[in-house]
Amino acid sequence: MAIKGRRQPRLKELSSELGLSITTVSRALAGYSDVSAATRERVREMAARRGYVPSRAGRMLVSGNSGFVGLVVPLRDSHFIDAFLGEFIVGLSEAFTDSGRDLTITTAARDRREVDVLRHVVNGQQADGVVLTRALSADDRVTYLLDQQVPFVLHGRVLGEGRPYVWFDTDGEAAFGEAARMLIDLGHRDFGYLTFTEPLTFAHFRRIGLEGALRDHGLNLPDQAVASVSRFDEAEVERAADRLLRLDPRPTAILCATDGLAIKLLEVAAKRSINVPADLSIVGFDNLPVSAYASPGITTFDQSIQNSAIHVAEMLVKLIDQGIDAVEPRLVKADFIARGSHGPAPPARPSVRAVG
Amino acid sequence: MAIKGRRQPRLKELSSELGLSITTVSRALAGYSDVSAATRERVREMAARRGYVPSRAGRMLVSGNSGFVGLVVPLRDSHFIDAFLGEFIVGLSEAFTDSGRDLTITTAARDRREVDVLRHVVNGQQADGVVLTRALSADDRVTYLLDQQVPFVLHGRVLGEGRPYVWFDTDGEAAFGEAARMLIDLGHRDFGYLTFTEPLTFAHFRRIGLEGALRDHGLNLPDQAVASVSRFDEAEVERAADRLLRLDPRPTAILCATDGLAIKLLEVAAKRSINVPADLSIVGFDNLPVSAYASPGITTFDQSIQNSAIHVAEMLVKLIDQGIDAVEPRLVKADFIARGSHGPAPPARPSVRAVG
DNA sequence: CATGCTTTCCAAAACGTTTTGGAAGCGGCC
DNA sequence: GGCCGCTTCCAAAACGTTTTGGAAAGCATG
Repeated sequence: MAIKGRRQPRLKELSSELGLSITTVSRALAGYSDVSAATRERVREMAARRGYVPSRAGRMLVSGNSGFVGLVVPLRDSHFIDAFLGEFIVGLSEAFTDSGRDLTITTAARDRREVDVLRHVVNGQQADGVVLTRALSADDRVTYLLDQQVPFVLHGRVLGEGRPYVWFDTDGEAAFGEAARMLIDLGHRDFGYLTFTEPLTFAHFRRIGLEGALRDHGLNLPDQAVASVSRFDEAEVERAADRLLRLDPRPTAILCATDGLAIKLLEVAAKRSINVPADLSIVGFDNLPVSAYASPGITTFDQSIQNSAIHVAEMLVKLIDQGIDAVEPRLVKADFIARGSHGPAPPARPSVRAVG
Repeated sequence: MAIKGRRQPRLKELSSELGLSITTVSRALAGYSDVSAATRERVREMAARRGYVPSRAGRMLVSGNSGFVGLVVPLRDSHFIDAFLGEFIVGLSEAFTDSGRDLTITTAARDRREVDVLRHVVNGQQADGVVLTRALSADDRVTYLLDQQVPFVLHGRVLGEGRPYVWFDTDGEAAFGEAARMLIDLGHRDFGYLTFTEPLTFAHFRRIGLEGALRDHGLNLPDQAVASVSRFDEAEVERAADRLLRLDPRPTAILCATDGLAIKLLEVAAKRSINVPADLSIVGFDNLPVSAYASPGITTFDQSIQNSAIHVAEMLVKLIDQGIDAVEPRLVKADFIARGSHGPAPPARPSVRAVG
């Protein structure tokens, strides 16, 4: 059953009431010069009075584009990723609405992989372009959309795709490089990294940044000092955090790929009576609202989800309207937010092994 | 410029490649019995191989419904309301996708009031029904949609609308009644209420609940013990919170219409060296993630935004498919979440005025 | 008066789908 | 042979819009 209220006026009704042809009414509303000013006014007045809005379906059919922009939401699996997604969606929608487009949201599900959903959206011509989030290092969505020549903007980057594509990313590499240098200046020498498994490329770039800065100072990040989880599962994260805190020597500074991980690490440290920041410095990424309220507050980087969304939307609109040559990928800086979870390295203490 | 990739196959192409008419292909895919099993198989196989997905536009045109469900997002004005909206949107989208519909999101803006955006969506026949959030006591969106006979589900309730409409709401009245009774049992006698101005109906119902419980125990909520803000503006909220804390006698328990307000109140109390919960009990509503991390954790009510979204989506689908008689409004209970921000009333102390 | 130019309008086609109202072929029945 | 009913298919119409390719009328020019 459709919307069944008082039927909306269509061009045909307007034209018969005005004693004009459909063509003329259409062209009057579009502002073409081949309809006289007087007629144009008469048509516009009538259209406004009747609350005429062109049927999306009719337009889609003839123009070939839908006026919609699609976002395929990955299957929810964590509260924290959702926090990102929500703000991102609202930002996108705001920016797209400004450009006269609307955002449609489809979700992947247990039995529908993201790329299949995407295929459906594309083949059904439901969207003029799509936004992708959560870039994976080898991302079949990117491959598919490039093959199909569908305009898209990726939030994040993939690795090893030869063809040019449009992406927007926050420079996690620079950020974690900056964080590492700061911590080194504060006397830290033993680092740890708590992260997601690397199909998620942001985890990759943040690690690269950390490792690069360490190498520049003659330090390194041993394999066992990297703990990764495949998804935000409370128990799994706790195990990973716990493993880092049992290392010998125990890292005096642990960088976390996201604030969600940082908060969990903070909790685990508290359980083991490890004082933050006296015994352990923690740095996160994302600047979630909760990070300000944890105690101590999490030192982190802010990537302004708002801004990201607005930029991604603008880039996609430009891409759709003007083609790929008109738009450059963008890498933006994350702002360092100093809070209480980091500080000078604790005075050197002998490692258990050295003593034994 | 539309999606310009390899053109998607349409019915016409399939039919000519198969040597069948468009009608037959269409009916084969739809599973009608007037096409032979052999032909049906042949058609389906070909459609699958070519990745055929029916054009949304074509379908919309003939069927009159779009397969889309609309959500008009109010102009953002606060971080905390957004936290709600994000989770709500993701939940909605998930539930709608399950029913084969997609969610389209349009935002109101400075120059486009919500009801105007709604009018646009409805007149352009872009959606078969809409979801409304943030109910106002006299809500022109509800009036408009009822007038137009457009299916909609309201998250929240309005006051004084005579015609039946479909809503879904959390029982804030019962919740704050429960909270008040608990606090009275803990010895509290002086209550305060920090809230939003009452065009927002949830603020109304929560106050009613509080006042009702107080009245039952021979207490009341004096006018000056109610502080309200029109929107979530940091400075405005702080002023309102501060005013409550300056009252004489100072309330020993303050209920806050939302967790966002509760957290601000907690901060203001800390600044004035008022100990929570020893000197002041605070109860919020929403169970935001931050509420667990504030110290002390905010005692609050959980309304499972997830579940709300799923229910709202299901109700709307039913409303669209089966009409208004098939679906009942729903009021669900909020779960009490006890944390550290409430406790026994402090021992009675003489009021300043009584002393002076 | 014929011609050309401008202004103002419009009929028809096209987009992709579903549905309506048959039509053709075939076998069985009287 | 004529009729009926069943199975299997299809042409045409309809939905609402934009665009194409004129057409009619008015006016000035030769």
